[in-house]
Amino acid sequence: MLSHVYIKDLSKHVGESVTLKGWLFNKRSSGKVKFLILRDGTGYLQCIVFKGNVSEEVFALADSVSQEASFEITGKVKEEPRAVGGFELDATDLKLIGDSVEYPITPKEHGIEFLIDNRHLWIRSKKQVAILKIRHRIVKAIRDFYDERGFTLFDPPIITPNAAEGTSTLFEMDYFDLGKAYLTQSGQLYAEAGAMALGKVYTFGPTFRAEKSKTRRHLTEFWMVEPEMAFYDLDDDMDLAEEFIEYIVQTVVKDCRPELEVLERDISKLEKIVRPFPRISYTEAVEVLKSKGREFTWGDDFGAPDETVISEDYDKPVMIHRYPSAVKAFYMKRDPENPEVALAVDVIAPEGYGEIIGGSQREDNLDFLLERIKEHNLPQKYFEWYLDLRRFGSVPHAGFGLGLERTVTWICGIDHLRETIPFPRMIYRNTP
RNA sequence: UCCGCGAUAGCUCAAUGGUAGAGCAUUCGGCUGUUAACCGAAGGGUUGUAGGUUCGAGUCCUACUCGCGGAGCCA
Repeated sequence: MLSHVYIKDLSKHVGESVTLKGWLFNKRSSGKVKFLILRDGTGYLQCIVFKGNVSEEVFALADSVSQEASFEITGKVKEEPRAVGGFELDATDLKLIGDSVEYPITPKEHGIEFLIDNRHLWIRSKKQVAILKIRHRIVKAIRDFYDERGFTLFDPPIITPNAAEGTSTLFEMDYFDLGKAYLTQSGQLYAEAGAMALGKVYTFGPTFRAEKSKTRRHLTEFWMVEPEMAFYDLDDDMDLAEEFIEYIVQTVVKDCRPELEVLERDISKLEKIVRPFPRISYTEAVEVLKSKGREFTWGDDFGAPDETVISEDYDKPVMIHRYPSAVKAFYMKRDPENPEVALAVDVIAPEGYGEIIGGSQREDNLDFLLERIKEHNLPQKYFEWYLDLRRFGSVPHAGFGLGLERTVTWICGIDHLRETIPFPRMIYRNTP
């Protein structure tokens, strides 16, 4: 039995004397009474130290204990509507565990550069704790969603010999006598092999892009979940993506209300994220852009501002499908009814949060796939194993990738991706 | 890579070309119910770096460094 209790469990201990352990979040005092706000990772608790109730040493310690010092405190739990969290501790004893001298992050405002430099401490603050808890809940929701639907987790390699799509810039490394190797930018090709073995699989892990992107929507290292399903076509793929997003958002709404409130998220906007989502073709989206007076040529890919304009008509994610095949990856299947377009889909989150999903039905015909590889000037020898998937029992199949950090950013309603991962990796920053 | 913005106390920011200031943090004092508590006092600065204009530069000019967010690319 643990010798101390956690703040989240205090409701079971009202009237009892208990010991808690944690860090000093903030302190206020009024002469002979000290208010110590304890945080322990499960919540916040106001502890009262009255001069008359404790020894002189304890009162002196309550006076001198500084922000983020760790301590152990004992006292009686009582319900107190005036206090954060609804409970309060009437302290009888206090022990310092670890001192904290001039903690750099004060209760006032700070600039982003300073906060990122102190990311290892910044994650102790209220909003960051809320974001990281929501991220955790989303990760669990993702795994639950696929596990409950007969998918098998399938871990692809992180070190790969080639560029999966031949487009992005990758992180390069020397791989012993085998020459250059690269950090993965997607587990998808491997997931396709998994789908042929296990039917329905998903990959979930870190992904790396060496693009020199400097925006609030990009990290060089981020997490992506990629389901891949045998015998699914594009419509099945979109059905799954829609159900998936609804499940994640509604799980967070149900289980993370306190965290969403800390973040001042407009929860009513999340409650609207229920099926069905609007589905429009690329060609229809181009018409929308033109009707709003934007210059756009059929055949170009959408930029982030275009996506925002298209999505602003909806309060749900919008699914844009059938993009010009020229702007999409080599493995995407062309629409048999119109070879100019690929059976691809992007899902654009509402409120201007941009693309959170990119997916497609895959090319399952060996000859067409060989043509695409030639057109994209990709080295066929690296794809022989991938082509084997079409040589030995090829089936229609589809999948998509969902960016974890973009999803967390949207659901939390925050304005930058870097706050959604404990230690963000960006083009000009790889510390702490 | 391109475009724009910025760098002054530990932090967030002020300061017509004329003695560098405030709030928070820190230290000291006051207050028995505080909610980013409050009140009083103190310490704290080579104004990113290098050069230039000027009687005088935080302020104007040039170069550089670093940071920020936007484009492109994408999750």
